[in-house]
Amino acid sequence: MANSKLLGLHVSPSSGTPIYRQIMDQIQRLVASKSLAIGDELPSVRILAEQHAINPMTVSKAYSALEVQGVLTRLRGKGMVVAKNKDSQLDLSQRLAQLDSTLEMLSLEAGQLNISDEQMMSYIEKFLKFHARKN
Amino acid sequence: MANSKLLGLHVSPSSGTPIYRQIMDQIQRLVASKSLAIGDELPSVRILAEQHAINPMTVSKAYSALEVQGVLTRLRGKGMVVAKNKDSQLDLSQRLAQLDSTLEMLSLEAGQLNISDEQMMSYIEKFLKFHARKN
DNA sequence: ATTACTGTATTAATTGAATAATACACTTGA
DNA sequence: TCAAGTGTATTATTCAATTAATACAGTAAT
Repeated sequence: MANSKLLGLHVSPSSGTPIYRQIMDQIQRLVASKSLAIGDELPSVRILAEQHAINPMTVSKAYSALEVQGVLTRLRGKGMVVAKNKDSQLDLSQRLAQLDSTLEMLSLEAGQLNISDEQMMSYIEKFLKFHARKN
Repeated sequence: MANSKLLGLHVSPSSGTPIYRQIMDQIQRLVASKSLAIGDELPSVRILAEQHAINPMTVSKAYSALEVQGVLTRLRGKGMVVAKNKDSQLDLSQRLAQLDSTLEMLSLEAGQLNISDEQMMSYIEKFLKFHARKN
């Protein structure tokens, strides 16, 4: 379609987590934060596949699963749009909770590396300052 | 063997990352932080496999790879011990750097969830306070 | 010597994920 | 009407990871 936002997805085939899951998770987050609003069109499976050098069917698998979850709606012959479903839009506390699994991982790693919470906090601060994004 | 520390490894078959890699990564961290000292014995492949309901060959694959990397040494007929190799022992700044890939992931997720650095920092603080470990 | 441990080599089978190449039904603008 | 665009079903193939069931050579204590 003509109008579809640049999603800026990060897809890494060697990352361990399946590609279709990476796509699902990231689109879900963009919808949760309303970076993708209800009705917004998504890039076609072929476009997205070419952008990330992956197979269109892999993108389709992600889109289909998101449709089952009620996050996307399929418009036959047109494409996928963000579903009219406010359950997919999360408030701040719900979105923060989505960081938990990664924080569990971070905490496990730090523990095994014998890094204290204080040392970790100050390092994260430095890290974020260096990898600054625009808020 | 009789003497082998409880490693407290966290193995999740459904985690996406291969089981043998999960084991490798965690043992490498324990050695880096000297939680496992040079000469320390590791649990036998059969014991570790039973503890986590996985296959002994999967553990063996992790051990072999760590031997190739110089982290472990195989004592034939006895078992695996931490190799006499100070390169595996990392100072604090090197250990902190090992958190980078998980921090990249955290930062990506937060960005897509439209969570600011400040909001994330204060949430992490709460999270760590709640999931307190002993430092 | 026997027993009970080590790690590992081997072979076979299974599973999940991804790719590739078509094909089809649908929509829409020219 | 036609051409170009949607997502998807289908079939076959490839690949990595894991499991399973043995088997073997080495060590060490009884």
